[in-house]
Amino acid sequence: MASMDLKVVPKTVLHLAAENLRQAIFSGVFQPGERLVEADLCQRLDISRASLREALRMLAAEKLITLVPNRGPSVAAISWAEAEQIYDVRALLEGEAAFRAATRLDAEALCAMRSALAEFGRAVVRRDPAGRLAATTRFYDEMLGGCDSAVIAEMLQGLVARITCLRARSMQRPGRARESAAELRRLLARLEAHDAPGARAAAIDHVRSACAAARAASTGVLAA
Amino acid sequence: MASMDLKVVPKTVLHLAAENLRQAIFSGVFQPGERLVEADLCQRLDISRASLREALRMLAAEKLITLVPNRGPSVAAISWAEAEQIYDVRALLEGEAAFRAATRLDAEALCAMRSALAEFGRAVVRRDPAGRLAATTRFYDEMLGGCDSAVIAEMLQGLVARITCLRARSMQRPGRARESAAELRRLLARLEAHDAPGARAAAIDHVRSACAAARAASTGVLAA
DNA sequence: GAAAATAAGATTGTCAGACAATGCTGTCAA
DNA sequence: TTGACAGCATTGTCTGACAATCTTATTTTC
Repeated sequence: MASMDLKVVPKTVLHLAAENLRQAIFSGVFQPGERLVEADLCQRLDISRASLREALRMLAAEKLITLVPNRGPSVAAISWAEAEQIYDVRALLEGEAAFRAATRLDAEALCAMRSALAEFGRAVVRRDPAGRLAATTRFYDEMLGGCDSAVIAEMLQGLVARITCLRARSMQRPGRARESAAELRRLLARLEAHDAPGARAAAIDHVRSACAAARAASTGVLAA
Repeated sequence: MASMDLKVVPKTVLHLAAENLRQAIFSGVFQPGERLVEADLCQRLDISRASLREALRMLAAEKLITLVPNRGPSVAAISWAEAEQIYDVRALLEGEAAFRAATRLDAEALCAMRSALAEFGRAVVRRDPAGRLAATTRFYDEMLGGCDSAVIAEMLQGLVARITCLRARSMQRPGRARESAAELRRLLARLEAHDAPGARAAAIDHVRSACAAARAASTGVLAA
């Protein structure tokens, strides 16, 4: 493994709750824009209001929910304009990450990425969304680990989290998954060749393509 | 004014407290790495622990403090490696912001930036750190308003907040303030000429320069 | 009948106090 | 010196409460 992560943060009620809420939002249990009532969530999660509110602050910081004083929390509704801005910044950062990773990734990491990519391919054939997501995550974690910048990695994770729903929807478009796999293969090839500019271009291309797919998949489905 | 900001968020105790703590950290009341004790802060801020903890979650999200379960909060200590990563990403984003702003800023905004820059110059002569900061902020707010991407603006604000201490220290270096003013003048000139690539270059140059100054100003003063 | 005012109910902001779990510090023994 | 242990400090979490604010339904007014 490239980097063993030992910082297992103690499972405090708060973090557990935050994770649950996150999953609930990602998986569409709550609709974008839907208002969340503290008392409700407390019951469902079986935690106190104090803990819940702390968890909500975390999600608000991640922009997964909106927290307006005296009005309470609601699931963040993302506009297409905002989504596009996110894709733009993501292209910029992911391009940079690829550029840096191209000259830093070692054989072991590249191997792990190749295997993640293969896994992605299998998940596509299998029509297994969860598997696809897991594989992509492994692929990217490996690349970000090699780009030697925790700051870039953090920011990208934050951005990607905000468009999880869009990604899921766009991946369902016929052919998109396969296309995506091809793009990632090209990116990996550039990384293996230690071609930094090429890797940047490939990464940007992939994000642009994902953005286009997202736009196509969600026309008229987004918040205003 | 370019864009009047009317979203005056109700002043809840929480936000007040968060703002106070922020200022306290920026102004060095608490040293980097220093542990903060909840009970203490509650007394000083005269708020309940519940509210305090929510405020702390906010600051933790902004990376101004570190929040380790069962160990409590401590003022974030930034390593030089991390600071450098931040400057790198800042260069990337600020360059992009300048690029976009070059073709979007209207005469009014440019005028405001010019005036902010003049104010900066006066503050430099006056040796007024607070004035310098205010002027820079005005200058950047104007540019970010014109770059038409709330996402870029947010991210930059977050990054800049994390290196406030460094910026303050590096600005005290003899000649740095004047140099900085010159760089900003060059940037503004490119913006006024609607020269997008030039603006990007100028913005990146400014950040690089600021980074170098910060490194020089803080060698051996940072956390490991 | 539509708009404005009002009252009732729901929800959030904030506090106080409590207690168990965990972390830290210094003493004592091996 | 190291390790075990006791004792204190601090955090994690809960309960219950109440005022301030928002929402909704009802009533009043034009």
